[in-house]
Amino acid sequence: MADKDFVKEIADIKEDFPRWYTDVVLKTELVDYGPVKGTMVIRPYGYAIWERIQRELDDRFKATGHKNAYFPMLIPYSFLTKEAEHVEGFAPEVAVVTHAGGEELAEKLVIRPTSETIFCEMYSKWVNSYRDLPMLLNQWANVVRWEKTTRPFLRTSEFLWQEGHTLHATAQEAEEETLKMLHVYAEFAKNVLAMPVLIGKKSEKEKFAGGEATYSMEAMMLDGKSLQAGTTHYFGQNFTKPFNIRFLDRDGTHKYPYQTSWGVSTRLIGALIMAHGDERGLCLPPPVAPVQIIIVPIAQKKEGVLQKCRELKEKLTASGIRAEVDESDNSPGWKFNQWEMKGVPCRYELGPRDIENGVVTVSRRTGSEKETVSLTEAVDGAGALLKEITDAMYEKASAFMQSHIRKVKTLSELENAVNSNCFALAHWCGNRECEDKVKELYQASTRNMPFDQSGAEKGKCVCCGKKAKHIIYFGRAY
RNA sequence: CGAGGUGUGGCUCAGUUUGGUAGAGCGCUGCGUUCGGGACGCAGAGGUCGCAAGUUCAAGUCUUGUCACCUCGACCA
Repeated sequence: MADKDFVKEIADIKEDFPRWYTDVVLKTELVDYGPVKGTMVIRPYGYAIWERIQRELDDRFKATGHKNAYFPMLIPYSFLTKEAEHVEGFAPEVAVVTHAGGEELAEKLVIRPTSETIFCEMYSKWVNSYRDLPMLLNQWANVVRWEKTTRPFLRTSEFLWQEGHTLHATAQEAEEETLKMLHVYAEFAKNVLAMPVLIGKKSEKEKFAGGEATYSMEAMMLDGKSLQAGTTHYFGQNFTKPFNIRFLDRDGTHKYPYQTSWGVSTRLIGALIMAHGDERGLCLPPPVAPVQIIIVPIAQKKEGVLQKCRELKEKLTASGIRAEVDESDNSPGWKFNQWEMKGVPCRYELGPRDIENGVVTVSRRTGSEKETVSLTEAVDGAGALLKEITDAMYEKASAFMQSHIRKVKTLSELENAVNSNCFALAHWCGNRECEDKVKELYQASTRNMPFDQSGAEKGKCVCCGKKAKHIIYFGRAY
């Protein structure tokens, strides 16, 4: 009954979307709450999604010339203070280690909230010549940020992520890297997560503490709020100078390299849930689904049914599909609902009737109708079917986002847009005052500035009415 | 940190107004019948009612204190 109630409860998505989200996360056994406030225990089903994300991203990083490394979790406090804005930005949310080995430490250590400083410390020893550049490293790690309010995956005290840290001989090359990795993220979001994103540059207010420029991909959740799903940063020489990272260039002079960093986190899983979920629960895009096809036996105690199911699973597995047979004692109807709730993109039903006719009954998570296909087609066509589902999910999410973006010219139009669960695309003068005012009045922050800024200077600021400098998205955000 | 709310078997909660044997549904265990959209019968296990002090013959219920969690704000991937 708990599960039936749950289905009813999640049926009305707009009623209480944050609650829906949290319930789906817990009920589908992605995570459990950890014993320390704001932490989460990622359960196997949730972690399997992360592993898929990791593999897909890692392939892309390798393909763009990056290598993985690992740096320590503990960072001397003094490292953090070398860049003024950086320490100011992160000090409030770092966890500090003051005691170890039964004694008070002479120098406090912080648990990394991000690793720019410790990368820089090592880079200063590793980089001597232009031949050492570019330095293209990435690490998969956990970080800790002591946030005031938390929500599983979207904002937790500890989270898993990937952080790329690169050094380049020239500003131009570093800026290119920053944009290149942003586009890697966006392509990944589209093809792996089936999630459309808006890419662009962050405002001064929203950029990374200590950076020169921050770019982001923003995804639209089903309640019209924005989720910053990934960021890339250009640092210029802001860190390389205080950390004294220098290289001897071709012309025989010492120079400070230019730096970037970029990261995405387990938040992406939250993004998936909020971008694709529906009244039945999770809906996972096939590329990241831990189980892509669930085989549900009907009348499984009848002779030969389970055996046929297992054979089908073996054939699917052999062709690279992640398939499972649900051999549990539950009734078929229960299994249908359970696996739908867990977001499995495709279900094969196999019972005595199917076996007699040499067919499989196929049901997609994205639709409600069933179709019957031959056994051979069920195996040979599985890859294409999953691709179709991925594409359909992207198209649906994309149509949703496009229909929830409004061009606005006035504050009341902007208010109207965000109250209608839309992003507002507006002209903006570039002043912090206007940004703050919109935030205060409508709880909508600037998301990012799209790369196509044509006509930006022809408009007037949505807030103050003065000549505009930028076109920018406003929206409520997680 | 500001404003609200909640703590009772694994889960969701009732019981608190008016103190008097610790409850329900789901889940769990065993046996049997079922199985094409959340099946059913019988039997069973499981709770010092968040914690502490107090009032009382008697406290889940009243008083005081305390802790934890949730939602909404401010801060953030």
